[in-house]
Amino acid sequence: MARPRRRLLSRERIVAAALALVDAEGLDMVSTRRLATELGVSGPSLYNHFTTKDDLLDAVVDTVLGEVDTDMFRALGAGECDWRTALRDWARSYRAALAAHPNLVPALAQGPGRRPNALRLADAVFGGLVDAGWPRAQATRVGAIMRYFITGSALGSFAGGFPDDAEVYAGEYPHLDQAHLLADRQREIDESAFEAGLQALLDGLALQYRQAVR
Amino acid sequence: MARPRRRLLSRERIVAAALALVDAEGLDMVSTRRLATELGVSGPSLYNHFTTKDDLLDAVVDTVLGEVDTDMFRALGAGECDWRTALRDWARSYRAALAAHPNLVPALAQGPGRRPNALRLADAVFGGLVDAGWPRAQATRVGAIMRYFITGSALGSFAGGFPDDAEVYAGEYPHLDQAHLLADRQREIDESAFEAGLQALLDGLALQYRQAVR
DNA sequence: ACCTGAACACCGTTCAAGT
DNA sequence: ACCTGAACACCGTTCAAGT
Repeated sequence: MARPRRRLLSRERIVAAALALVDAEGLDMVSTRRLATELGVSGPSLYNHFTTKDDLLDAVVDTVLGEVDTDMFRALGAGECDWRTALRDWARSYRAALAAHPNLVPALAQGPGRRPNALRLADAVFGGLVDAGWPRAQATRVGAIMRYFITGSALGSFAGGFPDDAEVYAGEYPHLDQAHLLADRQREIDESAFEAGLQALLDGLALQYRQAVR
Repeated sequence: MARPRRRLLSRERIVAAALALVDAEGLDMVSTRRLATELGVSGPSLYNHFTTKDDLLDAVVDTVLGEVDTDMFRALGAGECDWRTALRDWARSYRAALAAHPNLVPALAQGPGRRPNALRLADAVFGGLVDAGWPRAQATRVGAIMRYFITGSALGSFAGGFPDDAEVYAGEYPHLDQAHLLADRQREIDESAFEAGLQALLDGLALQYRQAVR
């Protein structure tokens, strides 16, 4: 027993298995012991690669953030597109990355910390906005605003949160008499709300931009 | 032993103790056993009042949502204010309620479920917007958009998420050379980002409203 | 009806022991 | 260096037993 001749684990392999487990069974089902079993290894082995379970989940989150595209901010810096377009495309890419792993989102809501990809996103957005003429203080706010909206939209479906049982609303909540139908159209409603909200946000920010640079 | 002559617990007392514990030590520190100890009672006693720990946390969340003011939508229905004002005041009240219990926010992100106060909020907002002339489908979206933004802004500070150690950014993230200063001004930055985002959102939604009702 | 202690099947993490 | 089993101090929840 003890140690085999070939390395059994790596950070990458552990992260991939953890993400698969989160997606398949939810964040609650990720225990170090369960994950180790999934990897064909004993529980404490993971501690050779991560100092704590939180450290491991941090790495999982950063892997997902790695899927977010930030190239549009390079194009923005090169004057090949405007800040609205860049921000819109980035927001969609960000949301798509989070929406691909809905069970992970609660673990995602803690600021960038020291996660490389989280910092990469913040750096790209802030740099892009400043390049486009936003004053630094406002660029910081715009970055925050976008993160609020995007993580909020990923974190828990709006439509899916309503019970599909009409009894729940009867009498008590007069305006919600159609709410039990929301669950069935969840994806469509969340998607269109995200797009409408993104549009509204960019329109509103454009007004603030005109104030700022005039 | 066994049972004392007078009732030791009630749902209200348990919820209050749980919320105090969340605020004081974080969501992770709320275990049924720890909470029971805090209440001077043995662990399993809680199960006479809540079916599961999740059920208990649901009640805690609903209590916090109970602090959110929705009276502005009555004023809106009575024609005493416009939808922008109502939505703005409601958003501030909502955020204030969440910001008062930052440690709880991760537990908050699951849609209304069957929580009475969550449904009360959804009902008031949707009803108010429809009264103000928003088409039903769009009113649903506006409700979702506001929830995205507000929960996103409560959920994890933006500014506070950046390490205050300048070393983290040096070289790697050129645009973040001032980011280590964010943590100190966390409250101010999050607050002003919320206000700027709310303003942008309402400005953008006003454009959509004019499209919808013209 | 409401509280208790004992019990079951789990956790995250540490650590000495193995190769 | 990297994996193991044993161990520690916890969990959430069930249940028979008490009043």
